Amino acid sequence: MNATVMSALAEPNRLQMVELLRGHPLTVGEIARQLQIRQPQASKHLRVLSEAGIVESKVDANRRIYSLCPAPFRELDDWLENYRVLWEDRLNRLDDYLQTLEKKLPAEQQD
Amino acid sequence: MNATVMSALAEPNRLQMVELLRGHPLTVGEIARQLQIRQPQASKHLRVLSEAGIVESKVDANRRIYSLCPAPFRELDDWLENYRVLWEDRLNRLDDYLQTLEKKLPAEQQD
DNA sequence: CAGGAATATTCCTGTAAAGGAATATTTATA
DNA sequence: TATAAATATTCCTTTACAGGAATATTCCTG
Repeated sequence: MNATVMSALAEPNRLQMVELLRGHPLTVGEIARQLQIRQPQASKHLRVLSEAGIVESKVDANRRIYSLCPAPFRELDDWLENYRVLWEDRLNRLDDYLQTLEKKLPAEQQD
Repeated sequence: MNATVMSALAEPNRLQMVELLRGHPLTVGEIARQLQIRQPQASKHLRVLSEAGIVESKVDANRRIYSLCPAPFRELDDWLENYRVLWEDRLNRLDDYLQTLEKKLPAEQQD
């Protein structure tokens, strides 16, 4: 997994931007307005998102329309695949059981 | 989605720790050794992971055994659910198609 | 073509966080 | 009980980054 993507999403405003763009592409000004931040900050955050490959922009005359790129989300999903075993798999419970057992044994098995 | 989790995973060493712990629980010393970092730094990073709820520790006498907590990964997975449409769904192509159409129309539909 | 709108960029400042070194704390062990 | 091992914590320094303000740039419109 790419730490850059995580880093880009670690900033609350940027995370909000992503959630905002989930609906549909948006203009810088519109993003700034909805997030209640100033335009320069919005541009800067969008730059970070863009450099992380999370977002791309399309020029529309005066405006830039930003939209989400699928790739990093797919990668995140692929990465998470390796961790699904943590909550989906039954082996967890077995593991927990064995560890609990280990804790108990020394006291019960005092021969 | 929680920016704190993202923030915790944004640091390369911590991301590596998580990937390391995916295999099985580990000791602080063992983690430090495998990541080739000093013990105090390992402890500090584990603290951050712990406070983000990504990791938990079990006391074993002299040692602390760290293991992954399922919750944040599940939450991440749930969050991603909303974005799967970005690459899985056919609506994307429809959306692209409509936008392409919009671009073309002004020229073709000159009535 | 002048003015204004939309956006990006630069400079400055404050703050958070990472790493290093030293040390405190707990526990096993000789 | 003194010592060593494993870990956490503290203090210090450096660096990265976020926000503010100002400004440059591009493009539309009257």
